[in-house]
Amino acid sequence: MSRTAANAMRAKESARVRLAGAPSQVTPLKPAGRMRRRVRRGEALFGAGDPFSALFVVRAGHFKSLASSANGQVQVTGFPMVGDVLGLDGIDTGFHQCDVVAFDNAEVFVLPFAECEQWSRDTANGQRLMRRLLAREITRGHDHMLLLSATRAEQRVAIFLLDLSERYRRLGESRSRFVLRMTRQDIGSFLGLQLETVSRLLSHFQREGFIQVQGRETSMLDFPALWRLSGHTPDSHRPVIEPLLDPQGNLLHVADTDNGLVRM
Amino acid sequence: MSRTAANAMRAKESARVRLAGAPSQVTPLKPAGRMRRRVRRGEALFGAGDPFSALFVVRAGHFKSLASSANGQVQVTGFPMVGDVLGLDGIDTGFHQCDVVAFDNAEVFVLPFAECEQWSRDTANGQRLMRRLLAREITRGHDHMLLLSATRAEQRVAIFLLDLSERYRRLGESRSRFVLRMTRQDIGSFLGLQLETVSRLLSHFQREGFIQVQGRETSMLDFPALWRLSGHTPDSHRPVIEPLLDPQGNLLHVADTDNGLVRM
DNA sequence: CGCTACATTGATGATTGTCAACAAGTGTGG
DNA sequence: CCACACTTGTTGACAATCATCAATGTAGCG
Repeated sequence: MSRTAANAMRAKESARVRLAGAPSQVTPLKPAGRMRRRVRRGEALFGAGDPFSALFVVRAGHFKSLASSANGQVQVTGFPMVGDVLGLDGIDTGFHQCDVVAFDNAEVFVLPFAECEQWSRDTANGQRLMRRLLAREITRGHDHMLLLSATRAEQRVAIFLLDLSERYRRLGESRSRFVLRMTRQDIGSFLGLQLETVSRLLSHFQREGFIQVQGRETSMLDFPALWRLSGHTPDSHRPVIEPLLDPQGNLLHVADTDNGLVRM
Repeated sequence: MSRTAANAMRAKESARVRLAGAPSQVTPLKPAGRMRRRVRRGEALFGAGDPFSALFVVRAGHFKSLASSANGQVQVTGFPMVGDVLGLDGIDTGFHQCDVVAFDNAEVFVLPFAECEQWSRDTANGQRLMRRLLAREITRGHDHMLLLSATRAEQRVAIFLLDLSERYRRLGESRSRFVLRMTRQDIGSFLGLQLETVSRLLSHFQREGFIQVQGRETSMLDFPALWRLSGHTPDSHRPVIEPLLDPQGNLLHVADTDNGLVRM
C-alpha cells in the first residue's frame, strides 16, 4: 500500500471516531493551508535574522534546523520532516533564530502569521493549537537536552536511530528501512559527537548485527538490542504528535477536552 | 546574519518605535498578579504529572527545574530566579512535565491559566505576551543545547558562571559576588558534567585567579579571562529578558510594534 | 555534638576527540 | 566519456579529557 493511501485511511478513521465525541467543537476554518512554497535541495527555507512572517508545515521533503550562537558555534537542533511545523522560533523577536535547510527538493505549506494570530484570537481552537505547537516545541527541546546529556555515545546514537525509525513509522513508511538524509557530521552535531564517533558506532552496531548501514541506506535489524542500548523502552516514548495538517493539506482541528483530531 | 547583528538591528529599531508609538498602546490590565504562594526550602512548586492550572512568576527565592525521561534519567534544565516564569511546560498536555523545586524559602505570583487564556483572547497584548513567553522558552532551550554541546568542560563552566553573573546584574544585584544556591551536582547535571569535574574546574579557575570560590560563595575576579574561556564576547549575549511583572507585582504591558515595556 | 549532605582532591582508566590516510561517491567541465 | 576536484564516509593510531572510584575534609542541621 502506498504511504499516501495509508495516511488517508488513518485520517479518515480518525475523523469518524472523533466526530462522534466532539461534534459541537467543530468550527469552520479558513483553508489557509493552500499556499505553498518550494525549496530546492540545499536551499534555506529561512535563515537566522530573516524577518519572521509565517509558519510553515512540511508537505514533502526533509530538512535540518540549525541554531547558532554568537561566537559562530552551530548546532543541528532537529531534522524536520513531513508534518512538522517550522518557524516557531521567530515568534518571540519577530526574526528567525534558526536556519532551516532542505536536504532534498521540498515543499511546505505557508501559514502567514497574521492569519494565525487572527485565527488564534477568533477561535478557541486556534488559540489552543497555537499554544500547543509552542509548548510542544519546548518539550522537544527538553527531550533533546536529555539526549545530549546521555553519557555514552552509544546510547545517543541508538536513541537517534530509534527516534528516526519511529517518526517514519508514524508517517506510514517503513520503520526498519530508511535513508539517512543527513551527513555523519549533521548527526554528530545533533548528538553532540564528532562525525568519526558516529561513523564508528554505526559500524560497530553493524558488526554486532543490530543494524545494517551502507552509506545512508539503513536497516534496523534488532530493535530489542537497540532499545536496550538506548536505555529506554519502546512504550516509554513521547505521546503521539498531532499533525497540524493532513496529507492533503487540510487544516486539522484540535478538540479541547481530549487530544483528538477532527478533520475539517 | 549573525545573531548579534540581528539583535543589534532589532534593538535599534525597537528604540525608535517605542518612543513614538508605544504610549497609545497602553490598555488597562487586570491586577491578576496579586495572588501569591509560598514555597518552603526543598519543597516542590509543582512536579511532573501534576495537573496544570496556573503559571507562576517568581517573586522571591531560587529554584531548579528538572526534566526527567521515562527511564528515570533526570536533568536540571534551569535555575529560575526572581522574575522568571514557571509552568509553561504544562500547557501542551495539561500536566506538568517538569519538577520545580525551591532552593530557599520562596514566593511566587500565581496566574491562573484560565485567566491567562481569557486575557490572551480578549486583549492583543495578552495574546502577544503569552506567545512570547512560550517562544522565549524555546530559545532558552536552544541556548542550553548549545551549552551542552560546547566541547570543553572548561567552556561550559565559564559560560555558566558568566550567565549567572549577568542574571544577577539584571536584577540589580552584584554581578561579581553571589552565592551559588545549587549543589555541584546540580551544576553538573545542568552542564552535562560530573560533579567532580565541576568542582575541579572551579578550583582550577581559582588557582588561575579568575574567580574566588569558597563553598558556594563566589567572586568573579577576571571577567575578560572568563569571557575568553567561554568563547563568547560580553555583548554577544541574549537580549534583555522582559519581565512579566515589576518588583512590586504589577503586571507589565508588552507593546505590539516593538519590544518595549509599558508599566501599567 | 554527631550525623548527614556536600565539597575537594587524587589516582586511574575508558571514552571520545583529534589527526591522518584512504576509499567511495558525486558533479563538473574538457 | 573520462579526468578531475570535491564532498562524504571509513578506519587506524594516538592523545586528551573527563568519568569513575575512593579517601578525606567541611559545613549545615537536628
